[in-house]
Amino acid sequence: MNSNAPIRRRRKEARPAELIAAALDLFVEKGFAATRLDDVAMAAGVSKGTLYLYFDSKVALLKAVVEEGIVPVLDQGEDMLSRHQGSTADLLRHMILTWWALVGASNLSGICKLVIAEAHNFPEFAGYYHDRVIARGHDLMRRVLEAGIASGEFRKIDIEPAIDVIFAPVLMLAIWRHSFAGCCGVEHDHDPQHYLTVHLDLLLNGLKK
Amino acid sequence: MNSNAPIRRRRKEARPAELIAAALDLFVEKGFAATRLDDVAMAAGVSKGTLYLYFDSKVALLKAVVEEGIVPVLDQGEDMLSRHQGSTADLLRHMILTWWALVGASNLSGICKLVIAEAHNFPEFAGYYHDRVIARGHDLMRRVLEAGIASGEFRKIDIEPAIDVIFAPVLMLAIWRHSFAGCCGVEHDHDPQHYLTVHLDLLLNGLKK
Amino acid sequence: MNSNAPIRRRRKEARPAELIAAALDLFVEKGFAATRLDDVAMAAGVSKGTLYLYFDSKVALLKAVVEEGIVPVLDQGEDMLSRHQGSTADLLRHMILTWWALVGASNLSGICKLVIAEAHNFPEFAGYYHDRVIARGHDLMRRVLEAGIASGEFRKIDIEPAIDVIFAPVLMLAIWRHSFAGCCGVEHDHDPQHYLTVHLDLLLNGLKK
Amino acid sequence: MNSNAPIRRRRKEARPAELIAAALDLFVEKGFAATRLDDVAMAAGVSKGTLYLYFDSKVALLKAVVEEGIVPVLDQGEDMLSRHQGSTADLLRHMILTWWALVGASNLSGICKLVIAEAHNFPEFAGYYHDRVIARGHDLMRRVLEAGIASGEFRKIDIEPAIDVIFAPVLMLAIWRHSFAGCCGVEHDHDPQHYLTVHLDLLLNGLKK
DNA sequence: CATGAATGAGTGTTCATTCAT
DNA sequence: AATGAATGAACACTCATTCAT
Repeated sequence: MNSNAPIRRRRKEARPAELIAAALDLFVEKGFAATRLDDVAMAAGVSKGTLYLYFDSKVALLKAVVEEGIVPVLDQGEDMLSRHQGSTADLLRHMILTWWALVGASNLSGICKLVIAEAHNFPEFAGYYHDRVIARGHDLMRRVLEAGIASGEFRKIDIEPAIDVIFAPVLMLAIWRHSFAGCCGVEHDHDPQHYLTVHLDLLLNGLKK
Repeated sequence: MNSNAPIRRRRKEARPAELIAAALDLFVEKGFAATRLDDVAMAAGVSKGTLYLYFDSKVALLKAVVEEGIVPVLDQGEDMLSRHQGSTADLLRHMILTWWALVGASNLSGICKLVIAEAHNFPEFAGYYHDRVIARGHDLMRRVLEAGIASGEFRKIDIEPAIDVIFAPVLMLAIWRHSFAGCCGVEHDHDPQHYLTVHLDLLLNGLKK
Repeated sequence: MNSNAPIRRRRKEARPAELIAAALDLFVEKGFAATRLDDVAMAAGVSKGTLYLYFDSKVALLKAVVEEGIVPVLDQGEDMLSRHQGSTADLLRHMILTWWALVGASNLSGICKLVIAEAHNFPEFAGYYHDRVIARGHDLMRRVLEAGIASGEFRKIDIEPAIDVIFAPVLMLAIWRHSFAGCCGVEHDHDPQHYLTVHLDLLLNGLKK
Repeated sequence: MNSNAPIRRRRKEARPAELIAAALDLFVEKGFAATRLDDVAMAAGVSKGTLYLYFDSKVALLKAVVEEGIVPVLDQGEDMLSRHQGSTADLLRHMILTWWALVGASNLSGICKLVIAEAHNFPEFAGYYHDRVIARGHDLMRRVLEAGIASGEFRKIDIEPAIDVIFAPVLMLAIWRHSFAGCCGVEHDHDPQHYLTVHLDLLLNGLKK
């Protein structure tokens, strides 16, 4: 970017990202409905009216949060899959750990909770998310499992339900972080790395012939 | 109950249960925030004011929904555990399938989504739920896994994280039913029985030495 | 009405009329768009929320204002027409003077301005008004003119445009009262009775053979 | 104008007129309050900020629309009156038909509706309009009627109210075009020429001794 | 016990106006 | 002169909660 550009223009280019970042934090913290646009604006240091220069509505902002936050991760996942060499068990382990590093450990993991909570109230958004995120995520997992079965590493299992069975513990860990963890007197949370290790241990053992 | 009691009295005693049932349905369908107390009252065939004769607030109603819906299931689980004879694998399978039959397959499963979505906004409620439901559920699972390891049926695994890893796919199945399933163009849902079978197959294989 | 009825109930029955009266005054004074529902509520001595107990939206309130204010006048006009005996000139004079007495001289005349100003922005409302008010008014005038021509009192004129030509000065008088009159330095207004006399004089002379 | 002047300069001089033209169209179409300055600017091909280089406020723009659109018509009317030779009936007919040709048939007629609708909310503007437009129009009509009476063509009538009585049908025709006509299911509109003919026929007959 | 009329604080969205560039 | 990003006050509509009857 041309750092000589007038400040106003640089702001203008940065604004959507700043707004999206503020929105992500607040949506994740309070949930979608309970987040006031006033607060998003204040957190981003602008007035409420400014939000509407960049996003048509509150839902449009939510969509942008997802689009900017989650979709790139799937691009990366597809890239990773196509480059992988080595055992499928390693690939599966690597994908899950990478998802955690990129999404689970960051605020983005809150989106999982968000989407689950709001899907029913915004069907159009739910459809969008399903197509752009869930379906693509499933594809990735499906290809991994197919590869493992084809190579003889994994047992022959029924792939479609297995995809969800396998990913559920990872998702729940992310969801947990944004619901109970640290909100009430809930004393301890799992250490994510350890939790994932236990999951992968059980899982890879379970997949073995 | 004395079925000769005047109808008015029986209604009076039945009221809270009717209100709770109506609230469960609507909370599960629309989410907590999006459910209007007006609608709960109308669904139960009373006026809105009547709600406040039985519940102090909307959150109190939510608490009652959980108390009446979920807590009895845990009582039953503890009972089941203490009566069980036979292999631990069978016990684990039985517990998961029973949970599904009692909770997952009913509207009660919606409470899982509800609680996750609202925990952050109602910490006091979250604490209550954690103590009364989550902790007791963990206890049950812990005793099962300890029994399996003690008897040599299961490998020695790290029990605490395993509890959540094992239950996550069941929870996610319940959550899914109340978020994406059938709300947007999402075509197919898993058949729950088959999904659980796949989960138990992977899991019990993974637990084996 | 039963004056022994509980106060709350009597209020409830009177409320819509009170709200409509307040709305009429404010709509007429400031125009529809420029009237805040807050002010209508305050003028009626209730809170804004109460408005929504009785009317679904601002436009619904406008519709009610028209329905309660104008439609009964047309009923009366139709009644008058069917009872009339004597010359058609007298009937025409009587109808115009009565319209003025009932509508023009009251706040209801402001509805004419209102409707004209807002028709384009609320086509559905405009259609409603056209059917319920304008078309019926036309019918009345048409029958008067037809009677006058049939009896030989009036010249043979083209009735449809004449209807509007004849009523226009009456309408404009009403409109004037709610736009310029007494709002700026506009010093004098016509005396309505005199104005109408002049109109009827010119008109009935113009209609004569 | 020097047509050799650089285009930029010519644009600069033309700007206010372009803005006024755009504003007239939109004010007439949507009404004053419902027209966004954004749209006026876009229709004129400039940015919203530019509007404020030429007009101090939205109301100032409205004033300019009137000033540029209506005032010249009155100049022309005064000119016509001073040149006229022939019967006063012809003069009256000519003035009304010319007004229709210049104002009624053009977009300018929308100003009549506009001014009526907004007069109460902008008293200062109403006063301005009254002085610059209405009073002058009245003067013209007054002189015509006085001439007709003086020459013995017209009966002795009370001139002041007659002025408004006579012009009302023309105004209402203009107003109608911009409120109901073609906005809802309103099927038919009068043919203006025919309507005016009927008006003049009734009127001139009514004025005759 | 039960009602339901009334409340009023709260929120998403719009838009005339300003001003740094 | 011209831009267009930013503002902030305004407003329709909602809904949990209260309380007179």
